[in-house]
Amino acid sequence: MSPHKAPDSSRRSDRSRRAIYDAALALVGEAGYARTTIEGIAARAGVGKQTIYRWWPSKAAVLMEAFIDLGTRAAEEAGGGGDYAIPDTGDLAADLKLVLRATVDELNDPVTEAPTRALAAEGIIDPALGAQFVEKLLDPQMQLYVTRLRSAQEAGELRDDIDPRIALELLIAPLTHRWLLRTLPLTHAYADAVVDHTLRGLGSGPMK
Amino acid sequence: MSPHKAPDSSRRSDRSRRAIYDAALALVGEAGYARTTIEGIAARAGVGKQTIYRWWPSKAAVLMEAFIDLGTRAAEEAGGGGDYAIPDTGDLAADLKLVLRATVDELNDPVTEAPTRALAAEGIIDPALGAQFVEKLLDPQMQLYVTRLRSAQEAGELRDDIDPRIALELLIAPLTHRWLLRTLPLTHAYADAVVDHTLRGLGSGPMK
Amino acid sequence: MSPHKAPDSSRRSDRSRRAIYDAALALVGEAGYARTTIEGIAARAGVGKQTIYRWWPSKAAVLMEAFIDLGTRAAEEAGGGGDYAIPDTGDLAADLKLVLRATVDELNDPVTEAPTRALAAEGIIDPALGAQFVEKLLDPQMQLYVTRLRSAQEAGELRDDIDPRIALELLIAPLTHRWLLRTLPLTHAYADAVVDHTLRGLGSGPMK
Amino acid sequence: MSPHKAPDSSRRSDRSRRAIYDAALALVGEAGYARTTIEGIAARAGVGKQTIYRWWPSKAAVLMEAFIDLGTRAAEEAGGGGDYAIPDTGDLAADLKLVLRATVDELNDPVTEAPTRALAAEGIIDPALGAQFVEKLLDPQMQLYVTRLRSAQEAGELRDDIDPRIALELLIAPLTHRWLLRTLPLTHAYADAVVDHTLRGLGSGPMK
DNA sequence: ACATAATCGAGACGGTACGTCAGGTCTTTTT
DNA sequence: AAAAAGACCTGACGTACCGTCTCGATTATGT
Repeated sequence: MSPHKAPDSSRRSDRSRRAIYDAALALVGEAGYARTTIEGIAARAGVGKQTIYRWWPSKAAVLMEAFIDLGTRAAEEAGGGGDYAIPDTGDLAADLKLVLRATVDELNDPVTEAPTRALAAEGIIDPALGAQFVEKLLDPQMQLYVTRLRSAQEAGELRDDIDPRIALELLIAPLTHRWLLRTLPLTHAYADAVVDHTLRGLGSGPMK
Repeated sequence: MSPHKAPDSSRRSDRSRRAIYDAALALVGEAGYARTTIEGIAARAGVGKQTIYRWWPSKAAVLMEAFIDLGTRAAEEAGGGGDYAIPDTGDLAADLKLVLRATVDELNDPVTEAPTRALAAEGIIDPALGAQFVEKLLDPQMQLYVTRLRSAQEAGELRDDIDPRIALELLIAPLTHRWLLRTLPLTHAYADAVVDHTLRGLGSGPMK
Repeated sequence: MSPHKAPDSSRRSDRSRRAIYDAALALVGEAGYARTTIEGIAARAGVGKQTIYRWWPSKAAVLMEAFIDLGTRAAEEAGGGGDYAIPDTGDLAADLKLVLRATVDELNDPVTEAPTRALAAEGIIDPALGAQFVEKLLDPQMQLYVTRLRSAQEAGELRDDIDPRIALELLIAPLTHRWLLRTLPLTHAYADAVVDHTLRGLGSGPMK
Repeated sequence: MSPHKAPDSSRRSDRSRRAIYDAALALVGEAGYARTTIEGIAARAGVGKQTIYRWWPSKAAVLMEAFIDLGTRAAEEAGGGGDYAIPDTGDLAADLKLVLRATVDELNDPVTEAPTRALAAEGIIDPALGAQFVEKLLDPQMQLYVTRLRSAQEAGELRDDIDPRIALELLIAPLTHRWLLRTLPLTHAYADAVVDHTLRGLGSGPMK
């Protein structure tokens, strides 16, 4: 049925795959996503164009994989197989501030900024890519929050009548909002303010 | 200062400008931003390519202006000079729910979705364009919120120790977050939940 | 040495080359040289523009090659490997009239006129192209004359103290002069007159 | 009937006409004919494009007029209204050599070469322009030859049975041939050789 | 160990769009 | 009324990449 023979991935050249990842990330960092071309990646990686077209459907897909691979390798280097989790010291506000500050630092990291923005932008337009972006890069992080928030609910630190996934959005969304729209600088102070205000509530009067 | 001598805008053809706006919006709606080309816009508008290059620096800039113009014209038609403002019934929660629901509807409007996403995506990558996007399209809306929130502070509905601009972000960011990332459906119920949780606070215990 | 890396001519598509020749000659014949464009040739040949730019430096170069190829193919078809030569009947005047009349017919041929004029004109302005024009299209013909004239010198039909190349110019130049400048019609009678006058001399008295 | 209003030439600006001539000649000299544009001429002359389009049908026509004007002005400066004529010393060969050498020098003059070649080339392709070229620039010169040759016939220096116009072509064509085709250098020696050989004849035997 | 088949590097190919240049027409303002 | 200025539509320029395709020249098993 399919006109395309599926390539045999067991024969795939690892050298080429790696070289393509490196070239893609380097070019996006140097020239920006728009000025990065498949032809350029191939040339830089010392690879035939077809080798890229054989394994990826689009420039965005290449960059996505390269970026995920980057994260995976970084994780392997740092923690030798360790899991990440949000600390649970019993003080929810303090724990959240810690991770949100880390998120702020990550978003402000000039090295990862270009590819992250490129992928986010592409994902906004292309739903399939966006889903992949969320699934591969965002969800794992999100899950950590959900876990911590659920434990907070059990400890009575967090209202029972709230879906942890919504709570999580209320905390994270303001940060991504500032980062994406560049309305105001994204600082640790802002992260702290978000945690405080969100937990405490904006309303002044007593609300049940 | 500029290497290019600025064209004389007093001689500019209004017919062409309008036709370019229309063509740009139509094409983005029909084929998507990526498949919309300057050449295509020119052809559809019955205009020379140079007329586009003379007045705009990029495809995104054309679309941006077209979109702003669309909003302006729509506003002129609807309210004959009327100002928009968030209602102030004395019930802050209800008022906010009203406008956030309207925002939800606007974001879900299939007509404006394609160009809005395109501009947002482009703005994420290009800071200059992003600034324009924020300034021309977002800020006016934002200002309405700030006004209403400040009045709420005066009325004792809102804590005094909070910057209205931050409050505004806590309310709006979750909506744009869902819209951009398509994590979960963007509904009126969600808008209501955001208002309730944000005003009331996530924390269960008493906080100073 | 060259800033452009030379393409690999062993991978060159013969189908495209032929199609380009045909399209170029057809368009020059139909619309004239000035109205013939590279874009038009590519479209007519069903070929990408880049395929032309890859192998030729200019429109004139394309036409030149197409024209040379035309001659080559015509020659191959006609005489299956035969050499052309000016006949040597012993009567120099008669032999020259024969070939000059043939030249007249060739110049008057409406099929080849447009491209020939175009190439001549281009060669007048561009020395490199002119050299190619002379070398590829004129010199072979000229050489035939030189051979015949030298044999005439040996046979005592032609003065010894004259360079055959100059003699050749005296015979041919008047024809090309009329053809290029269109001063007066180019006829067999004129060819005959040129031969007679040139051989006999214009002077009436005896000259040393 | 005519859709174009004929412009009123009595109101024509002489300043502009002159400036256009100067600009055209300068640009052709500096950049070559192909790289000279109407827009460029207008800009250099400080003139609106329409002023050129109003009075000339083509770039070639502008250059032609400019060139003719150049010749006219040069002539007026040099000989204050004097006629040019080929000297008639009684020695036809010597007289012809004199003028042919002058022609050689003129053709070799680097200042006039670019425009002359440009006009010649254009005239080869465009019959109307070619006719003008011949009529305005060549014929006057030619007429001088015809006069001198006719006088030579009367003096018995030149055969009676030859049309002076043909004789003229036999003398001049070899020079233009070399100049146009750049086959061999165009020298005084060549001019002399042409005169000698043409008058004396190429044939070695006695011909009636 | 070797045949054999897929992958690889390279890059020519038919295309599309780019951003620029100039052509020739038209309109506005100045002289 | 002609001229300077220059915006406009048109169309070609030469370039950059697209995604497909064909080439040898390596691999990398599976007999």
